[in-house]
Amino acid sequence: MPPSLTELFEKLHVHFGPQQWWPADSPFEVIVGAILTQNTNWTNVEKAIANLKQADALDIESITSLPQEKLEELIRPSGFFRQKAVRLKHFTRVLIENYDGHLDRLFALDNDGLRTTLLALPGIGPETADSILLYAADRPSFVVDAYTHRILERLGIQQGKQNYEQTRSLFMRKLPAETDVFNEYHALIVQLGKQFCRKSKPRCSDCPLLSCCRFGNSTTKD
DNA sequence: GCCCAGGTGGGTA
DNA sequence: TACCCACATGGG
Repeated sequence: MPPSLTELFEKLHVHFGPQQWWPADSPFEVIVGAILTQNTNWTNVEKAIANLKQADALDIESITSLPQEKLEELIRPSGFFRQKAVRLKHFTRVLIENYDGHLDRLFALDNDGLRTTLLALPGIGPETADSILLYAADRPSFVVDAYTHRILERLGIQQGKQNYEQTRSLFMRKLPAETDVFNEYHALIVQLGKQFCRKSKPRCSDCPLLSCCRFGNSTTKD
Protein backbone atom coordinates (compact mmCIF):
# COMPACT_ATOMS: atom_id res chain seq x y z
CA MET A 1 0.00 0.00 0.00
CA PRO A 2 1.39 3.38 -0.99
CA PRO A 3 1.40 6.01 1.75
CA SER A 4 -1.26 8.69 1.75
CA LEU A 5 -0.12 12.21 0.91
CA THR A 6 -0.46 13.08 4.59
CA GLU A 7 1.65 10.10 5.65
CA LEU A 8 4.24 10.98 3.04
CA PHE A 9 4.45 14.52 4.38
CA GLU A 10 4.91 13.27 7.93
CA LYS A 11 7.71 10.90 6.91
CA LEU A 12 9.55 13.59 4.98
CA HIS A 13 9.08 16.16 7.71
CA VAL A 14 10.43 13.84 10.40
CA HIS A 15 13.39 12.84 8.25
CA PHE A 16 14.46 16.17 6.78
CA GLY A 17 13.04 18.67 9.27
CA PRO A 18 11.70 22.14 8.42
CA GLN A 19 12.97 23.49 5.08
CA GLN A 20 12.16 27.17 5.54
CA TRP A 21 11.75 27.95 1.84
CA TRP A 22 12.15 30.01 -0.38
CA PRO A 23 15.87 30.91 -0.08
CA ALA A 24 15.54 34.63 -0.95
CA ASP A 25 15.59 38.04 0.70
CA SER A 26 12.43 39.44 -0.90
CA PRO A 27 9.33 38.45 -2.89
CA PHE A 28 10.88 39.95 -6.01
CA GLU A 29 13.99 37.81 -5.53
CA VAL A 30 11.70 34.77 -5.28
CA ILE A 31 10.20 35.65 -8.66
CA VAL A 32 13.60 36.12 -10.28
CA GLY A 33 14.77 32.83 -8.79
CA ALA A 34 11.62 31.04 -9.96
CA ILE A 35 12.29 32.09 -13.55
CA LEU A 36 16.02 31.42 -13.42
CA THR A 37 15.62 27.95 -11.95
CA GLN A 38 13.55 26.66 -14.88
CA ASN A 39 15.14 23.34 -15.88
CA THR A 40 18.32 24.36 -14.12
CA ASN A 41 20.31 23.30 -11.09
CA TRP A 42 19.77 25.70 -8.17
CA THR A 43 23.51 26.16 -7.62
CA ASN A 44 23.69 27.75 -11.08
CA VAL A 45 20.83 30.05 -10.14
CA GLU A 46 22.70 31.12 -7.00
CA LYS A 47 25.61 32.27 -9.15
CA ALA A 48 23.28 34.33 -11.34
CA ILE A 49 21.51 35.88 -8.33
CA ALA A 50 24.88 36.73 -6.80
CA ASN A 51 25.88 38.45 -10.04
CA LEU A 52 22.67 40.50 -10.00
CA LYS A 53 23.23 41.49 -6.37
CA GLN A 54 26.84 42.41 -6.98
CA ALA A 55 25.75 44.61 -9.89
CA ASP A 56 23.06 46.11 -7.64
CA ALA A 57 20.56 45.02 -10.27
CA LEU A 58 18.17 42.78 -8.35
CA ASP A 59 15.19 45.13 -8.49
CA ILE A 60 12.37 45.99 -10.87
CA GLU A 61 13.84 49.23 -12.18
CA SER A 62 17.33 47.84 -12.81
CA ILE A 63 16.14 44.80 -14.71
CA THR A 64 13.91 47.03 -16.82
CA SER A 65 16.60 49.56 -17.65
CA LEU A 66 19.56 47.21 -18.00
CA PRO A 67 20.58 46.57 -21.63
CA GLN A 68 19.51 43.11 -22.77
CA GLU A 69 23.10 42.00 -23.33
CA LYS A 70 24.18 43.13 -19.87
CA LEU A 71 21.33 41.25 -18.21
CA GLU A 72 22.19 38.14 -20.23
CA GLU A 73 25.78 38.38 -19.09
CA LEU A 74 24.78 38.60 -15.41
CA ILE A 75 22.41 35.63 -15.51
CA ARG A 76 24.50 33.51 -17.88
CA PRO A 77 25.40 30.86 -15.24
CA SER A 78 21.72 29.91 -14.89
CA GLY A 79 21.58 28.61 -18.47
CA PHE A 80 19.02 29.47 -21.16
CA PHE A 81 20.16 33.01 -20.40
CA ARG A 82 18.81 34.66 -23.56
CA GLN A 83 15.23 33.55 -23.10
CA LYS A 84 15.37 34.03 -19.33
CA ALA A 85 16.54 37.60 -19.83
CA VAL A 86 13.57 38.21 -22.12
CA ARG A 87 11.23 36.66 -19.54
CA LEU A 88 12.59 38.77 -16.69
CA LYS A 89 12.37 41.95 -18.71
CA HIS A 90 8.84 41.17 -19.84
CA PHE A 91 7.74 40.55 -16.27
CA THR A 92 9.16 43.82 -14.94
CA ARG A 93 7.77 45.78 -17.89
CA VAL A 94 4.25 44.45 -17.26
CA LEU A 95 4.69 45.23 -13.58
CA ILE A 96 5.60 48.84 -14.37
CA GLU A 97 3.02 49.39 -17.09
CA ASN A 98 0.05 47.68 -15.42
CA TYR A 99 0.81 47.82 -11.69
CA ASP A 100 2.76 51.04 -11.32
CA GLY A 101 5.91 49.04 -10.61
CA HIS A 102 4.52 47.69 -7.33
CA LEU A 103 4.37 43.97 -6.61
CA ASP A 104 1.78 44.73 -3.95
CA ARG A 105 -0.65 45.92 -6.62
CA LEU A 106 -0.18 42.73 -8.63
CA PHE A 107 -0.58 40.73 -5.45
CA ALA A 108 -3.84 42.54 -4.68
CA LEU A 109 -5.50 40.13 -7.13
CA ASP A 110 -7.30 37.15 -5.66
CA ASN A 111 -5.76 33.67 -5.95
CA ASP A 112 -7.40 32.70 -9.23
CA GLY A 113 -6.94 36.13 -10.76
CA LEU A 114 -3.27 36.21 -9.85
CA ARG A 115 -2.65 32.70 -11.18
CA THR A 116 -4.41 33.48 -14.46
CA THR A 117 -2.51 36.73 -14.83
CA LEU A 118 0.86 35.06 -14.23
CA LEU A 119 0.09 32.20 -16.62
CA ALA A 120 -0.68 34.72 -19.35
CA LEU A 121 2.88 36.05 -19.22
CA PRO A 122 5.40 34.59 -21.69
CA GLY A 123 7.77 32.15 -20.02
CA ILE A 124 5.60 31.75 -16.92
CA GLY A 125 4.19 28.24 -16.98
CA PRO A 126 2.25 26.47 -14.23
CA GLU A 127 5.21 25.55 -12.01
CA THR A 128 6.71 29.03 -12.12
CA ALA A 129 3.29 30.63 -11.55
CA ASP A 130 2.55 28.40 -8.56
CA SER A 131 6.03 29.02 -7.12
CA ILE A 132 5.37 32.75 -7.31
CA LEU A 133 1.91 32.35 -5.78
CA LEU A 134 3.15 30.20 -2.91
CA TYR A 135 6.60 31.55 -2.12
CA ALA A 136 6.33 35.21 -3.15
CA ALA A 137 2.62 35.99 -2.63
CA ASP A 138 2.03 33.61 0.29
CA ARG A 139 -0.99 31.92 -1.33
CA PRO A 140 -2.03 28.26 -0.85
CA SER A 141 -1.15 27.07 -4.36
CA PHE A 142 0.60 23.71 -4.56
CA VAL A 143 3.77 23.55 -6.69
CA VAL A 144 4.31 20.44 -8.81
CA ASP A 145 7.69 19.70 -10.34
CA ALA A 146 9.49 16.84 -12.08
CA TYR A 147 10.42 15.33 -8.72
CA THR A 148 6.77 15.31 -7.64
CA HIS A 149 5.69 13.27 -10.65
CA ARG A 150 8.64 10.88 -10.34
CA ILE A 151 8.21 10.31 -6.60
CA LEU A 152 4.45 9.76 -6.80
CA GLU A 153 4.94 7.24 -9.58
CA ARG A 154 7.77 5.38 -7.81
CA LEU A 155 5.70 5.20 -4.63
CA GLY A 156 2.70 3.89 -6.54
CA ILE A 157 0.54 6.85 -5.54
CA GLN A 158 0.04 7.63 -9.22
CA GLN A 159 0.14 5.25 -12.17
CA GLY A 160 1.49 6.39 -15.50
CA LYS A 161 1.84 9.93 -16.64
CA GLN A 162 -0.39 12.55 -15.08
CA ASN A 163 -0.40 16.13 -16.26
CA TYR A 164 0.46 19.13 -14.13
CA GLU A 165 -3.07 20.16 -13.24
CA GLN A 166 -4.13 16.61 -12.35
CA THR A 167 -1.27 16.21 -9.90
CA ARG A 168 -1.73 19.68 -8.45
CA SER A 169 -5.43 19.12 -7.87
CA LEU A 170 -4.67 15.82 -6.10
CA PHE A 171 -2.59 17.66 -3.52
CA MET A 172 -5.09 20.52 -3.32
CA ARG A 173 -7.95 18.08 -2.64
CA LYS A 174 -6.17 15.89 -0.11
CA LEU A 175 -4.41 18.54 1.95
CA PRO A 176 -5.71 21.44 4.02
CA ALA A 177 -5.40 24.65 1.97
CA GLU A 178 -2.69 26.06 4.20
CA THR A 179 0.23 28.00 2.80
CA ASP A 180 2.64 26.65 5.41
CA VAL A 181 1.82 23.04 4.57
CA PHE A 182 2.15 23.57 0.79
CA ASN A 183 5.35 25.52 1.33
CA GLU A 184 7.03 22.78 3.38
CA TYR A 185 5.66 19.93 1.31
CA HIS A 186 7.08 21.08 -2.01
CA ALA A 187 10.41 21.94 -0.40
CA LEU A 188 10.57 18.48 1.19
CA ILE A 189 9.81 16.82 -2.15
CA VAL A 190 12.69 18.71 -3.76
CA GLN A 191 14.98 17.71 -0.90
CA LEU A 192 14.01 14.06 -1.28
CA GLY A 193 14.27 14.25 -5.06
CA LYS A 194 17.74 15.78 -5.04
CA GLN A 195 19.12 13.20 -2.67
CA PHE A 196 17.30 10.01 -3.57
CA CYS A 197 15.09 10.33 -6.62
CA ARG A 198 17.27 11.42 -9.52
CA LYS A 199 16.12 10.59 -13.02
CA SER A 200 18.71 7.85 -13.28
CA LYS A 201 21.33 6.36 -10.98
CA PRO A 202 19.04 6.33 -7.98
CA ARG A 203 20.75 6.22 -4.63
CA CYS A 204 18.00 4.46 -2.81
CA SER A 205 19.91 2.61 -0.11
CA ASP A 206 19.60 5.45 2.39
CA CYS A 207 16.24 6.73 1.23
CA PRO A 208 13.80 7.37 4.10
CA LEU A 209 11.03 5.96 1.91
CA LEU A 210 12.83 2.72 1.06
CA SER A 211 10.18 0.52 2.64
CA CYS A 212 7.36 1.92 0.53
CA CYS A 213 9.18 2.80 -2.70
CA ARG A 214 8.85 0.23 -5.49
CA PHE A 215 11.85 1.68 -7.23
CA GLY A 216 13.97 1.47 -4.09
CA ASN A 217 12.91 -2.09 -3.37
CA SER A 218 13.67 -3.35 -6.85
CA THR A 219 16.88 -1.51 -7.61
CA THR A 220 20.47 -2.18 -6.75
CA LYS A 221 21.61 -0.15 -3.81
CA ASP A 222 24.59 1.74 -5.18
C1' DG B 1 32.63 12.95 -22.86
C1' DC B 2 27.85 12.06 -21.02
C1' DC B 3 23.86 12.86 -18.15
C1' DC B 4 21.10 15.80 -15.73
C1' DA B 5 18.98 19.86 -13.33
C1' DG B 6 13.21 22.99 -8.62
C1' DG B 7 10.40 24.27 -17.35
C1' DT B 8 8.32 26.63 -21.26
C1' DG B 9 6.65 27.26 -25.79
C1' DG B 10 6.39 26.29 -30.63
C1' DG B 11 5.78 22.89 -34.19
C1' DT B 12 3.87 18.62 -36.05
C1' DA B 13 0.79 14.48 -36.62
C1' DT C 1 -4.34 15.81 -27.35
C1' DA C 2 0.33 13.86 -27.49
C1' DC C 3 4.89 13.79 -28.46
C1' DC C 4 9.34 16.16 -30.11
C1' DC C 5 12.55 19.71 -29.98
C1' DA C 6 15.25 24.08 -28.88
C1' DC C 7 16.88 26.63 -25.32
C1' DA C 8 22.55 26.58 -22.34
C1' DT C 9 25.39 26.47 -18.20
C1' DG C 10 27.96 23.86 -14.72
C1' DG C 11 28.53 19.83 -11.56
C1' DG C 12 29.07 14.83 -10.88
